[in-house]
Amino acid sequence: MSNKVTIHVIAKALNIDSSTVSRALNNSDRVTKKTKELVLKKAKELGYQRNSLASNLRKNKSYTIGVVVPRISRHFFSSAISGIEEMAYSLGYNVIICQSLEELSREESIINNLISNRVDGVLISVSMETEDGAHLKALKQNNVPLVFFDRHCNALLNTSKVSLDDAHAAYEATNYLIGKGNKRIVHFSGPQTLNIYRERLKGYIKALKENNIPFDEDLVLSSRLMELNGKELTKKIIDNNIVIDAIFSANDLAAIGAIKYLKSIGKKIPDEVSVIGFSNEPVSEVIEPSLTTINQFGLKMGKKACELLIRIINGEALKPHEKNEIIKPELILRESTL
Amino acid sequence: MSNKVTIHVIAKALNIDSSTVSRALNNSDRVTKKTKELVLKKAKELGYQRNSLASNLRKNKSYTIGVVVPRISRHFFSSAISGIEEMAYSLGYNVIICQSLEELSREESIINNLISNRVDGVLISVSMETEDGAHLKALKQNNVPLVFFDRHCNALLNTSKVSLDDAHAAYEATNYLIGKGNKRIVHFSGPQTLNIYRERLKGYIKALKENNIPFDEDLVLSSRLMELNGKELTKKIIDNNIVIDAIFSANDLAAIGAIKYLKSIGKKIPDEVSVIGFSNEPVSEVIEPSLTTINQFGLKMGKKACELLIRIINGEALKPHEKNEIIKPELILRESTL
DNA sequence: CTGTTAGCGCGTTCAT
DNA sequence: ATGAACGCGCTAACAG
Repeated sequence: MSNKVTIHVIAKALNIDSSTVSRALNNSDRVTKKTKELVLKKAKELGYQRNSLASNLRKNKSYTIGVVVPRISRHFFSSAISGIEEMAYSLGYNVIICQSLEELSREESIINNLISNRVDGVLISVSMETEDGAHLKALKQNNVPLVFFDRHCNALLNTSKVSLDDAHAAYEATNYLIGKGNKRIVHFSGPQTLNIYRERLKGYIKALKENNIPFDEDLVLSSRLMELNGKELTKKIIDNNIVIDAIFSANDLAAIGAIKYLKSIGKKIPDEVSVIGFSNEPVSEVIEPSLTTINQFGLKMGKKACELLIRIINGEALKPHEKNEIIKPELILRESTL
Repeated sequence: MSNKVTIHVIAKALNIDSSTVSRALNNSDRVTKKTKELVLKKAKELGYQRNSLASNLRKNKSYTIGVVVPRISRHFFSSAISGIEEMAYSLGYNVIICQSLEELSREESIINNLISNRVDGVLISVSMETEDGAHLKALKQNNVPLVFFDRHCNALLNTSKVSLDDAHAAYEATNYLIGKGNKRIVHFSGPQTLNIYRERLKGYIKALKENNIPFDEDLVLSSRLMELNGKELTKKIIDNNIVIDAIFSANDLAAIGAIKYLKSIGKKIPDEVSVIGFSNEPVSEVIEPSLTTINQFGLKMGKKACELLIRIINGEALKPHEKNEIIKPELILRESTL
């Protein structure tokens, strides 16, 4: 390191004690205005930069929160992070971003790393492989507050969460397809360990029931919802001569895969098969016909989750309803002609 | 804090010295296998979590790099960060993400904060307001390595950069429009303090010259390239009865604004006015007709920049050509029928 | 191979 | 209002 300008250096230069400098720099009311000014002036002159590492070590607080998401490049997550960062920044916190890449092992090592770095709290949207959340309990053991957003972990009941009303959104999406005259609707679902996919499945089933369409569990296909999964599942349906009218995918990637495969074998969309991809973000405009939401829920959820976390960090007791924040999505059902 | 399990605690429990514990935990070769095992076992048993703050303070190294981008929610930047994070993680570094929101004042305070946090290096894509980069010189003064990606700062000449061949891409884009028979082509440009917008303008001019189309500087309109700017500039063109065949926008947002405005007044695109939006990412598929790049340049640039930075951090001397990495874009010119 | 000692830079008691 | 001294948790230097 280079900048050896510590509080001691500026103390010596001013012939005062370093503790006075410390107090002055922290705007303590036990220091004369004059010395404060002197210190600040000298500090600027020497190019002093506080060493937060040392300060944080001493105070046992890092003013840093850890954020764990499956993949930062997904638009939903990047906008959530954007909201988190904005809120955190305005409250004087730094943010460490980590991607689990949907792998539990990575998530585990990330959590340990965050604990080592003494983050003051953690925001997480768990990976598809996460189930019992044993690694998350380590946070509790170390008194590191935790808030889930979007994807929860069932095992940790008493943890605060911020989420979307997925069941309702899925219900509306399915209703939309039914309204278009579709009856045999395939549902691409994700790991049932994740709340979001369970909820979306619920909404799908509810819509079918209300429209007196028999629920056929063979039409629910679970996968990791990557584009490739969408392709393969669709191929399987076609190859097995299963007759379907539409696909309701629990995310946009798998829907895109389905559309691409269907087009590649000459099917007309939505004339022969309707496809809807559930997505929190307008990114799904690329699919056809697509379901998308009006507002930037990622941003909203990020802000909300971060605010909640910092309130917990500050020792505020949350009211029960605040521990389970659910955001109502407004949906747009749009026909794309891509 | 809670988890008071330090190396001293486990040292006492084992009746050995804390320095031995430290060595064991760091897998030093100056410790018996037996004691290592004993220490590791005890550590796990007591739920020890290393305090990186203390370790980093002692070592004067944080294993953290700071990343500053205008906006994380832009697809280009989120994928760049994705690449950065991936590379950093694999090399044992953490990443602190910060958004300048295109504001110089925010960028300044971010840089100071990063210095305070003793990051080992900084990756930055500067804001639209950044010019002389005085705040970045503070990094140099503190021996904090710096690498630019995408958007440079002219004032800092000897700093490593990773960028796209913007001039070439813009040249091809303009050529594409000319090939379609367009002659009076408006160029939406950004602040000329930024290399990327200067380069894109260069490419535009070069294409005109090669095709013997006179360069009319009134057709170059500078703005901050937000969607609103695109709308307003287009409105101004129309309102002033300026005849144009096409618009080549230096980014996708302004292009979208232009398209929306043109459609709102009943113009046919691209029949009456062609619009192309320059973008590093396939996100521009939403515009029509659009120019987009095949590969994920954000990811590539992020990885490359991060790798470079960490090599500098490790004291490697870069060869001159490595200090100015330019990635050749492969372009797709695609007609969208949105 | 292990123990002893001495800080890293800062904030917080005590004093005065 | 200021100074002296200690310690946050860890690691590096030097013994032995």
